[in-house]
Amino acid sequence: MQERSRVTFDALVEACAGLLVERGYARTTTNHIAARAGVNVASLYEYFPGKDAVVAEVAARLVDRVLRRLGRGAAQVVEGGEQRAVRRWIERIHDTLLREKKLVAVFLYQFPHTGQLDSIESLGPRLLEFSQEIRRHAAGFVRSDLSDASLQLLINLVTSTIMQLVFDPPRGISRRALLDELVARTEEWIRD
Amino acid sequence: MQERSRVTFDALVEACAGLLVERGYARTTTNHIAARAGVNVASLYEYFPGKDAVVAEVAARLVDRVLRRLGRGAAQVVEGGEQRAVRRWIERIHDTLLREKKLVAVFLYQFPHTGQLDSIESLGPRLLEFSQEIRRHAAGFVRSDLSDASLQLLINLVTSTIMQLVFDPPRGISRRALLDELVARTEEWIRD
Amino acid sequence: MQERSRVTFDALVEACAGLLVERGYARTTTNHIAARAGVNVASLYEYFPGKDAVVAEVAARLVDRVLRRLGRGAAQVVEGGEQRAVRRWIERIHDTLLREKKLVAVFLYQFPHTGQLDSIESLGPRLLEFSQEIRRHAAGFVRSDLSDASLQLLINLVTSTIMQLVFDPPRGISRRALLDELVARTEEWIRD
Amino acid sequence: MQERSRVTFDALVEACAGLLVERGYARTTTNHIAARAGVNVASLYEYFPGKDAVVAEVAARLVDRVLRRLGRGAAQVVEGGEQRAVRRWIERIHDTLLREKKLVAVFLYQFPHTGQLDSIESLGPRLLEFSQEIRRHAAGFVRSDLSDASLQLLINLVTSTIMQLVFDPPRGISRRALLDELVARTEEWIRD
DNA sequence: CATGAATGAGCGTTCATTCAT
DNA sequence: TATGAATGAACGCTCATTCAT
Repeated sequence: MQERSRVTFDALVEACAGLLVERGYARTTTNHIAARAGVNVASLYEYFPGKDAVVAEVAARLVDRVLRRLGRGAAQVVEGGEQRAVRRWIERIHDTLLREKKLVAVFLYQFPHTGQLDSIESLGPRLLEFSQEIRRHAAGFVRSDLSDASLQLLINLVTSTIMQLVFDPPRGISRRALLDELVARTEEWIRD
Repeated sequence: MQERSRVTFDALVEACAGLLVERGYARTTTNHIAARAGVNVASLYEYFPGKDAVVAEVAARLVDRVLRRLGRGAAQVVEGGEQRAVRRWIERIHDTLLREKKLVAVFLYQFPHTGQLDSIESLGPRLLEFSQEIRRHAAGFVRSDLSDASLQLLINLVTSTIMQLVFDPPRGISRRALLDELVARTEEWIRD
Repeated sequence: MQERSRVTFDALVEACAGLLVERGYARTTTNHIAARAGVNVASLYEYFPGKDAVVAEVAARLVDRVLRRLGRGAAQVVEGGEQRAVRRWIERIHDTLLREKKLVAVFLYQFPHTGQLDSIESLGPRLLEFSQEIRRHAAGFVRSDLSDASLQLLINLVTSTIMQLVFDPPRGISRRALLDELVARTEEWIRD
Repeated sequence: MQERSRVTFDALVEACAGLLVERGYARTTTNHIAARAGVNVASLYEYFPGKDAVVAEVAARLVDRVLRRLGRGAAQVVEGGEQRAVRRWIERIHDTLLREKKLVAVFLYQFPHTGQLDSIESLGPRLLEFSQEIRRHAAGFVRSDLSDASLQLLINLVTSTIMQLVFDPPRGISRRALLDELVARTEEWIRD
């Protein structure tokens, strides 16, 4: 039954996601995953070639979720008019990340094989493409001579600051101040 | 003998550092470390409570080295006058990171326990303090109203872009262009 | 349908034979066999009590083939007259084995349960019976007082030497020399 | 302590030999071996790179024992004079093999990797060298023109018949008759 | 202090076999 | 009769850690 398969497959992926969050990558084992999914280890190997394949599926779904949520946000940002668009956009990214904080941290800081998780790897480039698209559609309030390099830099500024706010909020400076400053800087950056 | 202790201790830390670079965190075992240090595993446990303590010491020394090197650079930047100071400073950070690329990558991408390495954690705050100090000593060519939040943002921009250049150079944009843009942005940022 | 049954049964046996040759006994799994036969694993268990039963059927067919081929050869040897009969006979055995070399090797060197494959076990006795029959029909050029023990010894000599030539040709001595010597010895042995 | 090592090492090898005899190669596991040796599995891996290395050591010791026993026998055969020398020699081989019957069978019929057990592989060639040496030292009662090929054939006859007697005694013919015939044939073969 | 030796606990993976449908 | 899905029971192996000396 295809139904039964789907259920088992999903159970495995979700069990894995949960364990990654609770125990971290290194201490998440195939036996744990299968046990929490309520199936035998061997079933895991029916659906995945090995442990990292399950983890990869978790990553793929995570990336999907994040991009989809950001996609919806982008539409609203552009449609919603210039007014506070940047602020809305940045806060949308911030909230999206905050929601998946623990899981994102696993792939950012724990998954040991650099260059082996296509979906995660693709996030950076996708973000750039994304921004380029926004730039094109937002000709009204974005300066026309914004180069790719400059855009990439801006993305770095935004993402790294959001990451800092999400994963390691600085002690000496208030969240609010940092976010406000980030918004201000970004508006200045993109505006003519 | 305190002397012999010191020697053994150092040998262990250096063996560990070498193995982390060569084999990665997961494949570096206590037996490897001890063997390369020329002592017995049990001796490792005389000096350290466990594997991760050795790794933590490696991390601490790495952070020390990086900060020391940046400290020396900062002095030169300030003393050397305004001329191209920002460029020199940014390239110094870039080169420092590049030199330790492999080891930094271990702590960035392989060490499995987020939030358990004090020295690594302290890098962010230390970098901010550092920059605040520079700001004070460089009153001449740094705008006087540069807030802490703004400074933190600038650090984020600089470090995240350098990290990208070192660990994951973007395909669509040239290194040069990105560095040039970074320098230009930073000068604009700090200048009145 | 008996017809469909037969087809499936044969497909399983042939798939198994192929896999044994290609992957060896240990790496041939029931799932492989079923997959290559184009049926489900569970079907395999409809026709056979377990993995080794399939293997046993492969063995039985192999023995059958070998004996049938030798039978045809024996007739020709006897009918063809004395001239070089021994040489023709020995080379027929040699070629028959060579043709099935890989599969024979599986049962000789890989099948793990000694004394559990009736068909293979029966080969020895069958060979003796065979030779006794030849002896009866070849009264003309075989000495009349050739005892069973002597015949068994001769079979041992011939088969072990052929096995050596097929599976483990000696390095110091040429194939030709060994075969020639074997033929000469055999002729001397059976002739008055 | 080197003493402790030796003891553990030997215990492992002996445990392995016992299990091979009792359970066969495939069902002898590293955990079994270690358990019977009274040590932890991990200790097995201190002394051997893996399961097959233990098995290889068992094989090496077996071959050693067999060759040593045959060596002692050869001396007696040659020194003891021509009288019944062949019979003594053949019975010596027969008895030696009989003593290790089960273990020999494991390596002959169960060990799955052809061409991976140097010691076992060397047995054939060693036997030929052995016989060549005997031929040289026994000029008195061995025909001078016995070629290497002929000698190899004789070895095949003797070993295969002894193997048959040890592992698969034929039903229609008495042991005695077969042995007598073998001795007679061999004497005829080597004598002028 | 130092070491050779040992080990507990677990890991990822495999496969012959059996259900539920 | 046939199958998709599931599983029990192991297996070979690793490694951080600890004794006994």
